[in-house]
Amino acid sequence: MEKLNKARKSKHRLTKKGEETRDRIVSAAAKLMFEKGVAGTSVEDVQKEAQVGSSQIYHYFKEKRELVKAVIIYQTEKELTTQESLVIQLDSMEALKTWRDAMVQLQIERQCRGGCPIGSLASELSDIEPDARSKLEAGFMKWETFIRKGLIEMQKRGELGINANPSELALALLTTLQGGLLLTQVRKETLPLEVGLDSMLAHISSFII
Amino acid sequence: MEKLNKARKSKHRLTKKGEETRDRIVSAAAKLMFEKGVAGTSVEDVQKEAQVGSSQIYHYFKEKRELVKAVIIYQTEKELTTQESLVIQLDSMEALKTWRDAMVQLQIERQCRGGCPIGSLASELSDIEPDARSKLEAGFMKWETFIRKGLIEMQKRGELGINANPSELALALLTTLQGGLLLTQVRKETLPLEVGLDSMLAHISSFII
DNA sequence: GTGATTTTAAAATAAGAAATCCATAACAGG
DNA sequence: CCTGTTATGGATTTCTTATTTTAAAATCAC
Repeated sequence: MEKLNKARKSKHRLTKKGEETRDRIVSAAAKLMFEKGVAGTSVEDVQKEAQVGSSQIYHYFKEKRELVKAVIIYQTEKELTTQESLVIQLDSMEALKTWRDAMVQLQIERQCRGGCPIGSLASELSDIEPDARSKLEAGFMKWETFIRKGLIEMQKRGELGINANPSELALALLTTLQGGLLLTQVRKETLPLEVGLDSMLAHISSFII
Repeated sequence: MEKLNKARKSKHRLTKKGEETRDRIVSAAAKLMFEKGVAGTSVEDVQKEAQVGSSQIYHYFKEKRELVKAVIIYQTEKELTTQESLVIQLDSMEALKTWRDAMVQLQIERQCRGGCPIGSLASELSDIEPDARSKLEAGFMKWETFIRKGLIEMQKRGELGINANPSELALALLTTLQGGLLLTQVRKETLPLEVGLDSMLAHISSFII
């Protein structure tokens, strides 16, 4: 969530205060779009939440679409941070179980609202905003890599059989997580997430030596 | 997709032609909302697609929200029909594999556009339209039941171990399917769906006797 | 056939949201 | 300080979209 000022798009470098305001807008937008969806969040809603005027929003973002792109980047980074804060590495069955519990707990705290911060953006935007789609794809890729690294580590250590395919298992786990978050959001209970992850973890543990 | 006229909401019974028009509106709306999302589909878009005027839409539906509800019911019924046309029952590993292949094939034909017809509605509406949410929940329930029935059948026949829990496996499979459809939509390739379903089928087959 | 009801057409209204403007204030670098 | 750039306030315009209205045409039940 930091930011290296590597020469902002040529024009318009931001001052300290400007950066703060911009961040405030993005996180306000992220919050609202997570709760109400992108289309369900008007620029005016963002203004109120971030305590800014419309001129400010359009000063920092050419159009709403640009703001949405910033939100995607913000959410992607934030999710990765969250993941890493839950478990340093997913490199043991124990770590995987801890992570599973933490994900379930998170949904409980959220009262099953909002599904996945990235997934819901993906569902809404993938087919209508190519630009957004590729950013979301990249976000998922990073997430997948985080999971895969842990599994590869397990395999290196000899915990996971050589016949296991960490790349596939990581993708499958992420896939089930996404489905679980979606169904949890619809049903307003964590059962689908629990059952989905448990099944996938059982599958992974079938490769444990 | 048929309709028994069990005394339409007291007032306003529909004539044959009226029913046709109504159906045309719903299926046009369903198509567009699948492609562009609910918020991304204006009533005017629906008018053009269905070749009707706005007065017709508002004659059959009190407001857009009502139309959306009709779309949910339509898509739920349609999806169930599709599922049953792919495989009569999911009551053997072979049937499960056939089904898996068919789902992947379907996404290829759709060029990975649109994700799941029910899932994408769910993602967009669950948290903002309680009424829609419960209808979507019911839709998923039916789907889950369809899967569960097959697994129970397998267990009855002694193919599936007594230690397997058909309810959980069915829910887990549906969960992974949803995640797979979502990630497939984002990545524009069927790999997540394939890997997810394969892993879950492997897990199920671990209970095979 | 006829009178009531349902269906359709076209235009008008209303509401909401995106984007623009213009004036003013704050700031950074020389 | 002084000056050009960046930041802000908030009214205004421009668009898009939902919804209503009015009235004519088609259809149905008797």
